[in-house]
Amino acid sequence: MSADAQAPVSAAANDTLLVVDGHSLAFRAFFALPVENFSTSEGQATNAVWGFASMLSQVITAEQPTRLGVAFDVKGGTFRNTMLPQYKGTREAAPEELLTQLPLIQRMLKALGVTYIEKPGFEGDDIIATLATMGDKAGYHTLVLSGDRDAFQLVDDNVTVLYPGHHFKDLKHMTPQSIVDKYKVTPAQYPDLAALRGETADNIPGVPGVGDGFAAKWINQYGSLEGICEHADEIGGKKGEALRANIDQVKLNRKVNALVRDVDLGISLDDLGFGAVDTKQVDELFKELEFGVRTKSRVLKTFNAGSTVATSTATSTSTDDADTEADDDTALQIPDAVVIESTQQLRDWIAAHQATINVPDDIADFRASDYSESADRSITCGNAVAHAWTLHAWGSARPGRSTSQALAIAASDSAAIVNTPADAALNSELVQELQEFLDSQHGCIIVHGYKELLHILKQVGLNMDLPMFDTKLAGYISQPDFHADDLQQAAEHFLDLHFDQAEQPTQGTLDFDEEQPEEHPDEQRMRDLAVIRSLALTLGPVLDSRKQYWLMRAIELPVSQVLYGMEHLGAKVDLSRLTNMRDQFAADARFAQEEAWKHAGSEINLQSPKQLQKVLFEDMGLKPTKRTKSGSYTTNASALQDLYIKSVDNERANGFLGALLRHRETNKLKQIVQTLIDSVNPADVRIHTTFEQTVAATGRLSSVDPNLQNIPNRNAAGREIRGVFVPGEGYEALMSCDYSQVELRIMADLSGDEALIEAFRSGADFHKYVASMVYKLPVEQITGDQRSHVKAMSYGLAYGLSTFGLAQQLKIAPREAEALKNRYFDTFGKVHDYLESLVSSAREQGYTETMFGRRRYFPALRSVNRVARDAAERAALNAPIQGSAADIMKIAMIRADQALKDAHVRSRIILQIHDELVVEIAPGEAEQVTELVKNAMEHAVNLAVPLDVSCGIGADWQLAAH
DNA sequence: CCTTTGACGTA
DNA sequence: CGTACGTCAAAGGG
Repeated sequence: MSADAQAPVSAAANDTLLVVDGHSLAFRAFFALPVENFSTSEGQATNAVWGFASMLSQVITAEQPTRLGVAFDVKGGTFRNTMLPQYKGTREAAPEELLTQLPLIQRMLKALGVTYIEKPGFEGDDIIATLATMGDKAGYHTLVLSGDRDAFQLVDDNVTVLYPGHHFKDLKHMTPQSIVDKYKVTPAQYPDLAALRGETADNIPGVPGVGDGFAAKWINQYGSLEGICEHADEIGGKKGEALRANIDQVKLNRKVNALVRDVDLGISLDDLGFGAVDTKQVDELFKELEFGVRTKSRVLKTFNAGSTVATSTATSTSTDDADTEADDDTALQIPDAVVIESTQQLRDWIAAHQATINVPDDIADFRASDYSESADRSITCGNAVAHAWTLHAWGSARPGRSTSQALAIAASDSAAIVNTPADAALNSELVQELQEFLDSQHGCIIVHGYKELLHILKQVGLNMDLPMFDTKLAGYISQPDFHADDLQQAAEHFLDLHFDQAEQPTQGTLDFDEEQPEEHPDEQRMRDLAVIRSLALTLGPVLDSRKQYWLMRAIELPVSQVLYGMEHLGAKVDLSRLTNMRDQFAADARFAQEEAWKHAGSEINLQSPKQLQKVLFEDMGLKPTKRTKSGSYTTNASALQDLYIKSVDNERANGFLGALLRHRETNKLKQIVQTLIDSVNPADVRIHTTFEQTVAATGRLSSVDPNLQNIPNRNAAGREIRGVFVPGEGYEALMSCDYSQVELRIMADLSGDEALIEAFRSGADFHKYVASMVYKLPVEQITGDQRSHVKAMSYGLAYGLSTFGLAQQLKIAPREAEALKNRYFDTFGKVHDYLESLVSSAREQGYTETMFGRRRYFPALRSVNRVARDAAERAALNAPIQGSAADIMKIAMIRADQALKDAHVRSRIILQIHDELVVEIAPGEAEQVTELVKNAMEHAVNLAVPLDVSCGIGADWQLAAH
């Protein structure tokens, strides 16, 4: 069947056909993107695949084609090779790393529901020419995406070639006019020009010395290549000679570069609809290729969007499964919006919908008072999620400067919206009505992000006790390794919902993001509510089935409440001390820099690893030690220290390294202090961090904006910074309480190792005691080295430390480290068995569990990649230990906070640093509060060993150390 | 402008 | 070749 014989399909005037030159695009992508930045942990290159997907998505988004086809060359020669044996010789030599990606690209296209075409004996170019011709005739606006200039001959009023420019991603739209502008010949004449000039990329020689300019000049003079050949004798000069000498080559070139426009492809344009995305296949492939969620979601969005276009315009055979359209399970039930203008209206709305709410009292009223092992942790939420209110607020949840735009309460099919504009004071009666609602109903409410909600509610003067369900926390509990940045991502991930481009909110509007004072249409808010409800309906059963509802209700939700308070309060700092400190560190850094420059002989940027590498390893010729993961030589502190010691007899290098090390340290401190200064809220001179409760995969908290969990503490100079944290007005001191060796105590408890348990129960210097057991020596005979070696071993245990790592850290021979490890495990055999059992049970079950049922899944344990698998084993070993410690601290925080409230003292918790709590102490409360907090921490759980908490009080955080 | 990298701070 | 984080400045693509 020829293109001419093809039954003409009439296309709507605005229908667009996109034809892609698969090989050319893959080539371009491969050479444009650095392969070392795009490869999987197993070493499979993915740059061409990624670039292909990215480019194709970009074009589809920009051009909105209704038909799409991708053409590929097929192995084995074509008629062109017979004519021109060296044809595309350079392409055959394509790097292995590219060739292995072609099947992946085709797999991806298949998964995305895109048709790709190969035809033995023909090149992709011919397929493209045929498709373009078919499209042209059928009335499509046709786009040809190709980096091969041969495609220019296809250009006409309906056919545009998209040709990548110097930057892979910027495409030039080659129209008849732009061809003429660039080459001074028409698209139809272009092959003549190319034949004269040749094509280096395809290994085709032209006339030596003749480029685009001369070729065009001749073509315009004689009309065509044919005309030129007829008058070849009349052309003078060196170039005329060259033409005559190579005329046969040119004629051959012209035969070869003519594209075949009537290949029998056995398909019609109607077969080129797209949009039937096989999400599962895409998931699988992208996971294999280790593409990020953002790549995936962008690609899926693009190609799913294609479906709506394609199915609406085509009568094509789209009887596919429900992949493309959200089916009934996941379809959102969007409530009707009722905008509340008066208190009475709110009262009426609540009364009208109250009957649909049905949460059993034991769930609504649940509040853990017992965290002991004997507590009943089997509570489930069951059907209650289906019969609860949904509450959400829009605004910024930034601690200390939150804002509120609106809040809404939803029943299943209707939602009451209360606008809470910043500039207008809210009707106090209405606020009171809302508060009454929250007071009586909080246990029957589903929210997404309780802690953030509290910040926004606070703006309106509202407070809310523990809700029944938090979908943000639930998502975290069910999959702690997944992190959704906003509600939309959570919906995509957990509900498999994808939103159209049009419906897609601008970044951040779905979550409590700031800097978006823009109005939210009620429609979008209704959708947010529906998403939250839907998430609860999905995640409730997941938590129930894993017996994790208790974890959310008894630990995470109460912790959210405590954290809200800490964030809202913030930590008071001494601003002048901060700025003095900054200036001092800055001066020290500048001094070190001057000295380093003096030795280096040039003013290099000491903060640039790249420049340092050049100076150290090239100019000074020092011998590099370790490499970074990307292959360059590391300039990190331990490497510099190494070089410093080894360079004693090299005056210049030694001086430089010393100054560099000092610059590193002081400059880092300067930077930390500056960040703190920048974070101070001027209104109260306090720093309000945000504790992220759903980020760390083990169950720990993290701290951002600024991070107050990494304030220096290891050396004296850095520790000074802690001194800027002081009690606020009306308070007299700060108290710091921390757990000693929690993780080791947890290991003792969970392993049941009698020797380790005894070590803790003895109450002696723990590490010394353990050393005496390991070395079988009396405690008095233990040397400092022995103690510190054993200490490092103990701490390394929970990280899956290797003997190599231990040796390196202790600067001892690997054999010695091995011996130490053996002795250690001889002494604490059950610890060894326990750690092994953690990994093997993770391998069996697929996950590990903390003392309180927090899970973490480890798919990589089954990886064929040894490095990935080993890393997963170490993480699996660590997760239940670090995670149980996190659980314990969370319980301690809840208990301490409650104890302070119950005692009606003004002292309050302001910071948590994983195993430490910082409390702001009110005058006269020191003794009582120490007792309360210490007790809360020590008795958070009951282990086989005591939990030891040490507390200190001082005029600032540094002085509170103990 | 945004993302990635290297370095480094904490538990 | 030790887990879990967050942040900065530089560098690179855009």
